[in-house]
Amino acid sequence: MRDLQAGGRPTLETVARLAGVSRATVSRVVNGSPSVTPEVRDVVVRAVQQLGYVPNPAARSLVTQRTDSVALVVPEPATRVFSDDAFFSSMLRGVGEELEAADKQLVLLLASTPSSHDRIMRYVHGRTVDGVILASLHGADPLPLDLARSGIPVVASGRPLGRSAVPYIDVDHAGGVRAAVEHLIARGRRRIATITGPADMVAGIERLTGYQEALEGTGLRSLVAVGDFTRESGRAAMERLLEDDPGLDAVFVASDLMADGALRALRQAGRRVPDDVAVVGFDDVEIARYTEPPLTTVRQPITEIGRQLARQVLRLAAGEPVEPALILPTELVVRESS
Amino acid sequence: MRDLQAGGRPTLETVARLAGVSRATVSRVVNGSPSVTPEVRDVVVRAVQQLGYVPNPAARSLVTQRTDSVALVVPEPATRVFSDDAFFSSMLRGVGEELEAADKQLVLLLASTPSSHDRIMRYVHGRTVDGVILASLHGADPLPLDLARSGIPVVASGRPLGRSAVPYIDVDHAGGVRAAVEHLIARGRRRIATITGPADMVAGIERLTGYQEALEGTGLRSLVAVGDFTRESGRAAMERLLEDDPGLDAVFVASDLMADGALRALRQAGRRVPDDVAVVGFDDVEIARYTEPPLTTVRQPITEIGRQLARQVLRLAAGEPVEPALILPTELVVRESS
DNA sequence: GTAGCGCAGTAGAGCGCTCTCCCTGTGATC
DNA sequence: GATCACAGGGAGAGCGCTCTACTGCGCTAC
Repeated sequence: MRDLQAGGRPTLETVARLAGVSRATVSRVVNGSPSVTPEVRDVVVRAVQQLGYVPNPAARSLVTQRTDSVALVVPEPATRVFSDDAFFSSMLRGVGEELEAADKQLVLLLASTPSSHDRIMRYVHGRTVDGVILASLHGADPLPLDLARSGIPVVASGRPLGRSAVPYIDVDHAGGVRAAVEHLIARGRRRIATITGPADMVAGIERLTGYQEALEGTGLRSLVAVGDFTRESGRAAMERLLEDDPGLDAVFVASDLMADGALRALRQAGRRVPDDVAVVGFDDVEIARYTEPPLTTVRQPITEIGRQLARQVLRLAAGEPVEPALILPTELVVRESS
Repeated sequence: MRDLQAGGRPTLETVARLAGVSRATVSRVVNGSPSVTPEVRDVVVRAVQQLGYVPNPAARSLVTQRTDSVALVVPEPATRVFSDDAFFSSMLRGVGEELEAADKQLVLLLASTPSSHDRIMRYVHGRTVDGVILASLHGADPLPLDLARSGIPVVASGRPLGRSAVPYIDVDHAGGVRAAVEHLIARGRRRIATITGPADMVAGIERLTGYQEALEGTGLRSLVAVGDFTRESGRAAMERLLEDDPGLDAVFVASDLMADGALRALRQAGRRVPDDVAVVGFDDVEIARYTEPPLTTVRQPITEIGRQLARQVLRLAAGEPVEPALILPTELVVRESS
């Protein structure tokens, strides 16, 4: 095996010479064109194996104008995104699975600094990727609009705020929250507070909306504290809520991580869960099964979101149409905290 | 602005015509060659901006034989890696930061299925990336050896088992664990057990070694239960330990996540921490500050590991030599569980 | 027998860039 | 004023691949 013949890696040319055919024929075989006789195909395949030939993707991209790779843009400060919130990890897994199945590569663009916007736009403009998946946008982010304008296929995770017509995948936040709050009401809770996510993120806004909708017409008062999806903010928000209304008997928390913080604050304040205060979270990440007590929560199919994101962006890249919005269902998982 | 002139994106040629110079000169300007007069440079820069020109990376790669991207290979079953273990997230952040600073791209290769090995080798062989970072290897993994043989720059996170001469970044596992166990002894603990990681991972092996070294010569008996770095395995291992030796008064747990599980098992068994049993973990991920009680643990500089991995692989890709092993220090963080 | 046709295979252009070579113009030197 | 050195810029090859012609060949049909 002369894996490394003089001059480095084998090219189409090398294979063609060894197989005694033309470059084009080798190309056909490599790309699975049907119009090659089995005998010729065999000869070529053997030559490919003997030389350890692997096509040069740069050369291929240059002519096909495809790169067979997709970028996942994570625009949040990485510190926040990758704390031990399992959300992104799960989504990443879904995206990865689906791309692997389609033999596409995943390029990770972590946008940690303000200058990252330009870097990402430059990158995307260079057509280094066939499409872009946008994760977890904040309200003011100009990225979806800018990307859409640049003409590259884009799919967003969660409805982008502002008026950009970027297709997105999201879950039925409000519906899930309504189910959660109705569940609390059904259990006889009457003073139901909420801890929300940030007001500039769709997940924050819509979960608050769901809460308000569920209370509407019930005569129950709403009580809101704002968090930022971190555990610590959940703890602090819970303390504020207890101060505002010591008599509250339930709280819907807009993420499991914040709910974990809230449970801690409740314990510290001497409240028993669920006896004194019932708690419901949102996400159903692993931690929800391990809080004390295990957390009732609204499950969203995170890995499935990732899969759908990948599927949609590949569809767009292939020139096929996609629905402007795909809303996945949520499901209330009742454990012991409510 | 005719961003989209006929035929699509502007090329070097387009810019050259607009600026009234040759392609070569534009290339010089774009790549920052010093041998261009300021006037010419200005004209070219203006033309570049006017057209919104971005170099085609495929064309560039084709001739330079570089891709300005680095692969991060994650060979573990994704399910495990991306549970809510914050380790990979933190490492990823470090890698990302360092690559961003060097203007390199990060390609994520998630090896979830057995067939992934071939896929990764093919990918790497195609020279789609300038270097490879290997994360969290299991013992039997042939990847480091195969990659090293293929001639591509490789750096591993953690010493690879088996006899491959792949340079790696690791932390002083044994030293950290010794410090932890000595701390327990200094606090008067006498029946110190351990919960280890899997026996086919370096982190598992070396942390166990550190534990054994620390007990050596003290006359204290060792008591070992094996986990797999998941929370659940920590819980189960703790239960086994309590059964084996109900009188144990301390346990060193080889990861924070497992320690969280162990704390739960202790609580369930009615043991007070640290009064009855002291617990020390390893990693110092976020969860360690939020366990009940907050966890004493051995901190490893995870983000720094990521940074160093990136730095080393870039150095190798640039043809510079690197140390065969870089061992980062660990540090005992004493909180309330010991 | 020859025109027609389809299929397997070849030739060669060209994707957008870099980089080596070479040419030209300027200024210094004698 | 002729010669030389040197720096800035241009011409053009070529990176490895795909894909559109086009060629040659065997078959059928008239």
